[in-house]
Amino acid sequence: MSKSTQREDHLKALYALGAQGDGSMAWVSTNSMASHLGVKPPSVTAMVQVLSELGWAEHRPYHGARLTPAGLKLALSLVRKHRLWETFLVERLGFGWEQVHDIAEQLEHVDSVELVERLDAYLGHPQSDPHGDPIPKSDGTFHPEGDVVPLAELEPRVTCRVKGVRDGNDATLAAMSDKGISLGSVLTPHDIGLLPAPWLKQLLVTTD
Amino acid sequence: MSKSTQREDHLKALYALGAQGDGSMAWVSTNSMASHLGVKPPSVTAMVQVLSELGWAEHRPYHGARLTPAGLKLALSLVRKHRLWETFLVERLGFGWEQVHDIAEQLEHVDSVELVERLDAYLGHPQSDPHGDPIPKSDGTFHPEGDVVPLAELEPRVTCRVKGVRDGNDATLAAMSDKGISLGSVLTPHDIGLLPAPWLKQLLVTTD
DNA sequence: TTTCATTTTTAGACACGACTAAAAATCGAG
DNA sequence: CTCGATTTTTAGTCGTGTCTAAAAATGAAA
Repeated sequence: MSKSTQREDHLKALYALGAQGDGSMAWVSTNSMASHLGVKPPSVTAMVQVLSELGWAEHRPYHGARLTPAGLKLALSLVRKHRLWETFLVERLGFGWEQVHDIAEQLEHVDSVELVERLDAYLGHPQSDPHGDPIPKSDGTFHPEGDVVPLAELEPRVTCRVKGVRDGNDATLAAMSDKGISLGSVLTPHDIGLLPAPWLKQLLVTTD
Repeated sequence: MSKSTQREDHLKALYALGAQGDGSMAWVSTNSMASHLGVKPPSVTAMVQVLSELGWAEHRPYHGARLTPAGLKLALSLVRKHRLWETFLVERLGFGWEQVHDIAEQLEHVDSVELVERLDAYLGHPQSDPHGDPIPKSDGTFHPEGDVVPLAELEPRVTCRVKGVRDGNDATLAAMSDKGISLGSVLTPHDIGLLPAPWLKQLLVTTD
């Protein structure tokens, strides 16, 4: 059960690249994991074999790797920690959305169940992080989906509130921040008319 | 300038075992470092040689090791991070002061100058941690020796240490003692909030 | 001053996780 | 179906940091 940052990073990559909408896991090529993690393919093969021995992934040589249920559970706890820390950094320490990923990447490897649970309570059991991504609960399930939708799918002339951003790179997030758009911002139809078109698909909003 | 948890741990040991009251560093035996860190002496020798090459410590074979000014600065920034995180864990997340050491030990290795400065501000620039130990400032110096002042005159959200009681009759002193307050007691903001109002003017405290 | 117990360093090995180069498997085009 | 390009794994090496065992230095007692 020893964790090691590297093993955890590979678990997370396996989740990030293989998660299906329905909660099942797809096969992931070692090559795509390598480019995702910034290491060379042979390193991934070696690590996947370790994860396989630990019962956290299965490996079909020349085909790919896939999380086991046990590995999925671990990966979800890492995602949970990552997103809770991001929420803390933005909501409590005042960081910008675009600044927090790398720091959360380090914080998520801190090993203390009680820390995570206290942090979750301190933040008021948030359901999504500052990017709008859902935060898994401690049992590995997600909160039931709210009515958060891309702005583009909204009826015209409706005022809404920003709940998150999808697929936002640093430049985009910074540009949004520059225009005064942040988590919780209220967008009027007038505001919406002024937004760059690509943002309509990225901004996740709710109308209640 | 690469950090690595282990190098940082050895720097901290060198500080913990060698710090003198006047801010200078004493020589530390590799054996005492080994037992402090829970490793064997040859491992310490090897690491001390690395720190020496990095300019963070000097090593006199068969005599001991000592932090250089550059190493002292790094060690103090680690102590700062450790104590700020301990303060956060106790004052914000509600941990007991005896629970936080191991978690802070992990958090202190997170590498982000901005994170530390924002955390410091978020906590109200505390001058000491929940154990009453002083928190170095970001420049590596300590807050000046605190005057002894009535608790009522203190900034809110500051941890302090009881130095005396003014105008206390026997009943008051007994009541304080009953609540676990005595000379040298450490009071957290949480504790302070629970005190009877009149005591705030009577308790003389210091923040260093 | 010599000797011997203690401390510390050196020597050599091992685990982990990365890399490069080479071999093996897969897959698509003809 | 075969062949060549691509992907993936294996083989072997390296750096970091640990260990044990053995050698070297220290220092205190006789």
